[in-house]
Amino acid sequence: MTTVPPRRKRATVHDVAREAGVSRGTISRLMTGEGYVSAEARTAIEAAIRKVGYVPSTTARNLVRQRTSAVGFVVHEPHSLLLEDPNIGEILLGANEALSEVDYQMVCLVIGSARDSDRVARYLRGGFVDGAVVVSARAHDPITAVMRAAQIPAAFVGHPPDLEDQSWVGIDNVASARDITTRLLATGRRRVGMIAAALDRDSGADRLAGFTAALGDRFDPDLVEPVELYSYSAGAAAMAALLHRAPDVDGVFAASDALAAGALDALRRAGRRVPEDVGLVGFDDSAWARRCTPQLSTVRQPAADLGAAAARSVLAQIRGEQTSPAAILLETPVVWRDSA
Amino acid sequence: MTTVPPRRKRATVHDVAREAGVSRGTISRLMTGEGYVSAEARTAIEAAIRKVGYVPSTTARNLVRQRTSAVGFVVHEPHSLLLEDPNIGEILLGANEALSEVDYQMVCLVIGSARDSDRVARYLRGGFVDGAVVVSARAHDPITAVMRAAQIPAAFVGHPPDLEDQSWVGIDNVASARDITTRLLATGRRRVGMIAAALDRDSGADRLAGFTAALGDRFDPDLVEPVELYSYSAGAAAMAALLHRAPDVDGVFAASDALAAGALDALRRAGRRVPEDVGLVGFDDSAWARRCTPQLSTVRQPAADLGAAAARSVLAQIRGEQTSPAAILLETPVVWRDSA
DNA sequence: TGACGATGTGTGAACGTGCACACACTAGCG
DNA sequence: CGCTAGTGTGTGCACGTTCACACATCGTCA
Repeated sequence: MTTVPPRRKRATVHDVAREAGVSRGTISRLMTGEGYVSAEARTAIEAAIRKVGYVPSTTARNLVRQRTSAVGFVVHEPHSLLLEDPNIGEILLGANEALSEVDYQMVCLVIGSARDSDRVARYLRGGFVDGAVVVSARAHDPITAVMRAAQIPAAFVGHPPDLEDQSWVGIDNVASARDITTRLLATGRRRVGMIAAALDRDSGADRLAGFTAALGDRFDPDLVEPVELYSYSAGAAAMAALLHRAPDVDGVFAASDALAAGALDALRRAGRRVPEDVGLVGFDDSAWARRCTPQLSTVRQPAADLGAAAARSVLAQIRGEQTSPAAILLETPVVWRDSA
Repeated sequence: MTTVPPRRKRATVHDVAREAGVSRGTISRLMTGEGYVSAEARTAIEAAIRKVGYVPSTTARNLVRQRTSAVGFVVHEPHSLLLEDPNIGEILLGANEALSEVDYQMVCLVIGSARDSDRVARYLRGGFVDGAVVVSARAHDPITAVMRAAQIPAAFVGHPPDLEDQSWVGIDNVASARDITTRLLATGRRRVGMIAAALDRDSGADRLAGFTAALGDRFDPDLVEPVELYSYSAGAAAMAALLHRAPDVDGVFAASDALAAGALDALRRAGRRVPEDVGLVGFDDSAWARRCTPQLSTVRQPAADLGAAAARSVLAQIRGEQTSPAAILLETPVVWRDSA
């Protein structure tokens, strides 16, 4: 570590007190809005604040108050996914909105590597934030252990299997996947496959389970193509592989819109018409869905609402209103468009 | 404001001192790694830390050290753009990487509304961060004034015209736009138009200037279609408008890949082949460029490097190594693919 | 022997707030 | 006049660190 010079001297409450001819306490009462302050004192202090350019030190305030009015937003994703997954952006904005309403600051923490993980863990336990919203944690994630050990109020978006004692918000992936698959089958498809992804996460595994349930005894494991990431390129590759293995496939459920967009491209290259030859449905109702030609039939995932709900859960825990872990499931309507 | 109960009592350095039978000072020396600590003291303290579960209070440390080892990452974008623009994600990751290297924490601040703007300004001046990277600030942005007034070390990615006294990193938009337009003209196009965007920002205005310069006296203002945002849908709409006004257009420079992707879609709907009937080039070399069919010829914008360079500039200012504002321009090679 | 550097440790004073408490003044009321 | 409630203000302490300084011990060398 190189040495770092201290910052320029800031005006403190003492400077304001001297300037305005009052005591620190009166200024504190004015700033917090609690207690009595006379009109003269108020105007004198306000003038003094402007004159010396006083800004309260959040650090000092946090130290004495033992809280920060800040909530962490922890994104745990391989880099490529953060960029490809439109949900995270919306979840972030939804959480930010909910926190702003009660004047909390959202602090976004990105974990890309193991070193990032340590640093973020230190940050979370260092008292920098009062709580945290965690998105896309994986099973046995070290961050999860940190949150638990430090007893930091937290809400997860989606829940890995080892998270029974933490609050989380999510959608019913099994039911959603079952519903849209059923709807796809209703268009008369006979050989329906799936591009499954991220099977080490609840979202991935549950969507596959829902798909399997909808098909019943028509389920054929050969028609399931698993991939690692919810990405466009993975979708294209998977669709090509699926076509190669089962040329007679006439319906596909892709576990995300990005996957579906990639699959659509692969189908077009292979000369298949959508929806005439192959019916294709996605998941998320992200910008991808409307951007494709034809537009994708998909499941609407209320990403912004998920972020907001998680944030509100964290706030409730901070206030001590919510003591035991809660699970919140949001609605996921099917959006039927032109791709099936 | 509702009242908030204080957090669970944390172990302090005093608890460790009592447990290990040493003084606060020795512990401080061990934690900071400066000064002499005997082997016995070290092991005793380490055992005590584990026993009482001690985590240093970042808040207290920040208060006494007068700095936070955190740098803000300010994103000032309408919501839709944050989601559509792939550059911001890469800039963010690049900055995060550079900061992690020297153990700084990046704090991501999203400004969506005027209220957000106030809150973020309070946050920045509250001593929560030692400096800030600001992306996509607009001209006369209130945040700019705040940074200047509070003398917060800052680096901007791209520079609005009213930013002479601040450091920034960017690319030479004029030269880049000129280069790719020249390259497009070299394919023999005679009626070349442009989809211009965000003309209130330097990036937008400069790309138009470069385009104009490349065309010289062949420039026809009728072939320029200005739009508000760098978005897919804006690109599609603009291309449709351009085709309507000038059906003989045979070359188009779109000011971003997202715009180009939208334009490609509009061209396809209009029955134009790319690149046979119309040559199309974009800007950014983002994921869009490779995702399109045909893949886009474009200008490679080193987004991650921009973020890293901005972060390093902020760090240099914090350390006092860089006292006067600096402008850094990064290279932007033309990437030639199939769309022209 | 005494001075001195190297090694190791303890202590008090900040850092800039918020909060509890003590205190001062006024008006109203019996 | 004494008591109380309402209004307004000042002061000391706490929050949990880091840092400068004082001090202690030991070995070495003039």
